[in-house]
Amino acid sequence: MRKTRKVEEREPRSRDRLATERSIVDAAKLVLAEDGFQSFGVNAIARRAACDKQLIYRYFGGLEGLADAIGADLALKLADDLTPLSDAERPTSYGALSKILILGLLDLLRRDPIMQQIIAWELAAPSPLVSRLVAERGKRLGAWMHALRGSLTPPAGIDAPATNALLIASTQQLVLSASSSGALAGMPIKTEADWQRARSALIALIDGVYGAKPPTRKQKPRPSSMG
Amino acid sequence: MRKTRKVEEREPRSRDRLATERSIVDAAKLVLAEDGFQSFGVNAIARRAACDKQLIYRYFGGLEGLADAIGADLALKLADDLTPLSDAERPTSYGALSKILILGLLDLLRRDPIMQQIIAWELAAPSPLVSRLVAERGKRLGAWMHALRGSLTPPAGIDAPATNALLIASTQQLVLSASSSGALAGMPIKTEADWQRARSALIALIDGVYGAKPPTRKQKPRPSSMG
DNA sequence: CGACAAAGTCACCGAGCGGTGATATTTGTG
DNA sequence: CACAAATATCACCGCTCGGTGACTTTGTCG
Repeated sequence: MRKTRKVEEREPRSRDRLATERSIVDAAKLVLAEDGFQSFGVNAIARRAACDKQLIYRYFGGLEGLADAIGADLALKLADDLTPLSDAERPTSYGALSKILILGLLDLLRRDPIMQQIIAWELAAPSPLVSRLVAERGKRLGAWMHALRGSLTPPAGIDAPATNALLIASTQQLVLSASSSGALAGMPIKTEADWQRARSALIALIDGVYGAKPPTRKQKPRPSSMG
Repeated sequence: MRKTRKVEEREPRSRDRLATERSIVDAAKLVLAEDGFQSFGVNAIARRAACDKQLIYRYFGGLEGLADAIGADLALKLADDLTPLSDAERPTSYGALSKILILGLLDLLRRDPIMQQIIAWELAAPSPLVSRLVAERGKRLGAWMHALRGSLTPPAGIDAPATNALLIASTQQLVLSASSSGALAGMPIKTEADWQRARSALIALIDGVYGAKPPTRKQKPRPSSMG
């Protein structure tokens, strides 16, 4: 006496392994982006992919393998986003280079909830699982930066790697804080105006440390407004 | 017939409510500092406090109430750490002030794994629970900064709140990255030398944006090509 | 057709979680 | 002493989690 199991005419999975694998990877990315790394587990992912969790084990060997697949997937997408600059927009000073790097990273990160989650994950709960996700990214970003740099050298007496690391740090924290609480150390980061303000401050930081470019007095920075 | 339950002569709790409450709060802080916010739950805390989780509900009304108690506890400790400066060490320029603030925050945060966890928690999983922990801290820090500032004003044309927010951001990310992975954007942060390096870069950032103070010469700060 | 493998599904396990009602034990007070 | 209040512990519930073995369905090939 077995159950008929046909009371509901659920659309069956297409019995196409590649398609199923892709849907699992997509579901995993969705879970990560929308529910956070705390929900990143076989149950939640299988639920989102509308398939049995057993398939995750069968096709990817578990969460670790799935993380590898996602990592590869993300690396592909990153390679697209990191288009090299045309010769016309090539920076002519180290400060300008740093500005392009940092602001580019800021925009990239703002648009990428998955990366935000991965960074938060790494900060909050370092684990072999998240390391698998990070591995490729570092190489890609490093190569991109290196290619952009060309033969530009930082001003003498400046520890460029450390300085850039700090600039990247503030950028990351800025984006993460904006996503999580919409504010950073009392400064609201919600509207586009807020972002412009943060951006200006970031530029001032870079200019200050790498040597300012006189901006020809276009407009005065307005420090006031909300707060 | 009741169970004897005396096979093991476990030291009974002292039946001193205040002492028990304190031990629970201490256990909770320990869990947070050592196991991270992911483990911050009634079971783990009760286990660490060697008491029944029921007491957490009875004495604090659940995790929320316990979080409030911890928040108050942390605020007390913070008040101790944030001693006002003597007149001799009062900064005479806004840049010097910012330096004291940021570097002070850096040292404070480095020594405080609980604060690190709370910040990471807020970034990774904003929840009413963690907000309770953060509430007091902001007020205390803000008051301290305000008191330090006195009548100093930032250089014209600089959005000081935004700039300070970015500096705080890089500081936080620096400490969190060091704790979690021991590196930040390729720069290792493990040895004391690593920290000194990061510190110097941070100082250069501050000097750059607020106008460097030449150590010997007395000269109007010029934000241009300062190395 | 029948055999077989691949694809997908189901049912279950042990563990840990947050939460609660009932019970046991000590302590202070008359 | 008796007794009630305070203190602490136990036993259990429902749930979700990661993980696994056994099953059914489907397509392919001889």
